[in-house]
Amino acid sequence: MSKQDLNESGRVRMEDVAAIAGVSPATVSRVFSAPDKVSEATRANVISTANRLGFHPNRLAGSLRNSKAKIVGVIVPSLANSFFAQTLQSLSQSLEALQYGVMVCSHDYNLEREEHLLKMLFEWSPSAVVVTGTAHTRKSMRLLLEAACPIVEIWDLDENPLDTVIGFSNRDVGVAVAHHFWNSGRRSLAFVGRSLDRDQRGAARCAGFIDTIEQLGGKRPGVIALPDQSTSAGGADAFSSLVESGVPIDGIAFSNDILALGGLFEAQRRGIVVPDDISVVGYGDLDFSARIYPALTTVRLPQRQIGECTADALSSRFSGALSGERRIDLGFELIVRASG
Amino acid sequence: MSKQDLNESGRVRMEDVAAIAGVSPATVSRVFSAPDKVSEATRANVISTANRLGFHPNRLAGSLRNSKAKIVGVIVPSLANSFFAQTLQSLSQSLEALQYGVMVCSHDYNLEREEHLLKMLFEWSPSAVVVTGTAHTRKSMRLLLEAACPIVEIWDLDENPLDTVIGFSNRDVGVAVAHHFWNSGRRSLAFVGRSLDRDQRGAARCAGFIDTIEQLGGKRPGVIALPDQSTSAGGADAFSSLVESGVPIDGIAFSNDILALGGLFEAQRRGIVVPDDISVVGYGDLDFSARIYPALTTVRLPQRQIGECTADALSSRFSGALSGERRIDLGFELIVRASG
DNA sequence: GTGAAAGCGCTAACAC
DNA sequence: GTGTTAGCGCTTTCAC
Repeated sequence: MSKQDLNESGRVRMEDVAAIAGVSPATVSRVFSAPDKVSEATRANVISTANRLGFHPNRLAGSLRNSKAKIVGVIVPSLANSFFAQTLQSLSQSLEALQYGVMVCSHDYNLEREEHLLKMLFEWSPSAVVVTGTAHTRKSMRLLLEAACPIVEIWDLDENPLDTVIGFSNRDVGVAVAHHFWNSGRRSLAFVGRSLDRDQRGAARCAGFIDTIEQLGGKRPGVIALPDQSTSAGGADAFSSLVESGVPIDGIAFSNDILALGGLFEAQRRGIVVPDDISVVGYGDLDFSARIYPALTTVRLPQRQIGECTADALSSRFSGALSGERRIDLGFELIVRASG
Repeated sequence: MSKQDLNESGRVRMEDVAAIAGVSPATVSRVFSAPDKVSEATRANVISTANRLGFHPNRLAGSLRNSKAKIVGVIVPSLANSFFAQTLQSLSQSLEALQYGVMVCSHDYNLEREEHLLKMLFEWSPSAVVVTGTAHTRKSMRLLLEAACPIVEIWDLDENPLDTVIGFSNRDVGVAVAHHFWNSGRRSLAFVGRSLDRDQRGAARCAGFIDTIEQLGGKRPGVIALPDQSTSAGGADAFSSLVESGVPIDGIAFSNDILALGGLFEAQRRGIVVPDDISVVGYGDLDFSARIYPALTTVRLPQRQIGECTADALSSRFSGALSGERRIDLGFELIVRASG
């Protein structure tokens, strides 16, 4: 028997399986979504006919009926950013195991675009939506609050949770780095990051850094805001302009390790010794950070844990748990190496 | 009027918009999917009521009806790999503009898993499926061939296309690197990559490299296959074992820049001069590759173009084009710098 | 240019 | 434990 004999469309439906197995469509449905409500024998029979016919359930139909699709929408600022990519990787792997499809999109650090993406995602009746950060436009906020599914905000927890928030405090990273410089006697500091309205988490780190130094009685650190994506070229340029500004500097906090790497290269090129002349700290503990010379002092982030923890939280929400932790702090770790 | 007055479910449906706008549901549908079949006045009226009520179409319903969802499924080996991440970023941005949702999954370099992912994706009746590479299991091949939608294979084009293939020849990268070493007088060579059954594209580069050297009459290069993900630690270890093997080496082709970076660090640590003692070539032209010392000779890849080109190809397929190019070679570029 | 009606494939009440 | 029935919200002929 070929598939074409079953019905007009080429697709094998539950009805076809049911007809051939000699049961009702409802029974076939139960075999797949509530197997224990079906007798051993029937189940085996149905499963074997289904396999024989090459049956695959049409998830659109089931989802429409349930007013809910086994889809989790995820919005990240950029897929090309290795931090979010790792979180996404662990999140999607965990969700696959639960049979959820992951619909991803990136807003390219533009919160207005987040709004459109949210609207689009909600049109699919997702089972949950995961967004990056706690900063949203007013309209996004409204969409998120009115959503008919769990919402998880990841990678930052400086604000009150809308629903569930999983990450660490970016502000506290800035605070920790500030204390580190201060304790090692550095007093003339600077922060190098992306244009701050384009990177809220970077801005939070920067604010934590500056506020802490001022509270400790230090001179307010200078800030260099790079226009583009973080590249080592940007880090090198920032380093140069800091050195050439005339203001003596003895410590630079880079908003990530790529930038810091560029700074280190530029220091080497100029014969400036790190950390003797200038102390350098990064963020992210990238692959190369431990191996460059001098080895980079940096902040290690719970990238993969954020993904796994989000999947766990969603999993328990899906299976009925009404609450659970609403604010999960996964922390971070200052890794002190040779550079500062 | 509140949304709750419209119907039992809290959701605003076309029917609700139709009732309030004083037209039939069919007209509302046409306003959204075939606006020119509706009179100017009716259209304006419907759109304003839709906005007023906060109507958003339920894509599950529309997709079910059409037996096709505006979803493109994408399978990559890993989301955390910056090469694929960039392709994915450009692909998803282009598809978003066309109002397609992107469902991503990764098989973690395990082709058996690709099979499961394909099955899962097809259950959503996607408009297209994009897979990475041209190596697939027999069953995956079957699924792909029988698919009711366009299939695009990306990032490699060494095999005959199943449907459409967009990328460059990984084998030719190996060939180009081999010629580069040969022309600069290097005769004692080695290739460092991941375990080859875990990385088909790396294996293709390796094969191209080795075959070319042998054809040129050179000694068959040694191969070091690393077990894990590519890390600079792995590159450093490989470099060490090559140097300690007793066989003199004057050129190493690393399967990517991260590995090469590790090799360069290890050379520096051991006082081996690159490229005088050993010449080093990478793959990928990562951000830092131009800025490390010595600047890395490497291969620049069309990461973003692959994504954009795939979106373009799909876009024309969606709008009815039956064929078009079936094999799109985006090429690559050997970037010669100081390291080799 | 617009409406009426059928149905995409599945699932959850509800009967038996 | 299994079948019957109705309907999720949209689109799309086919009439008018």
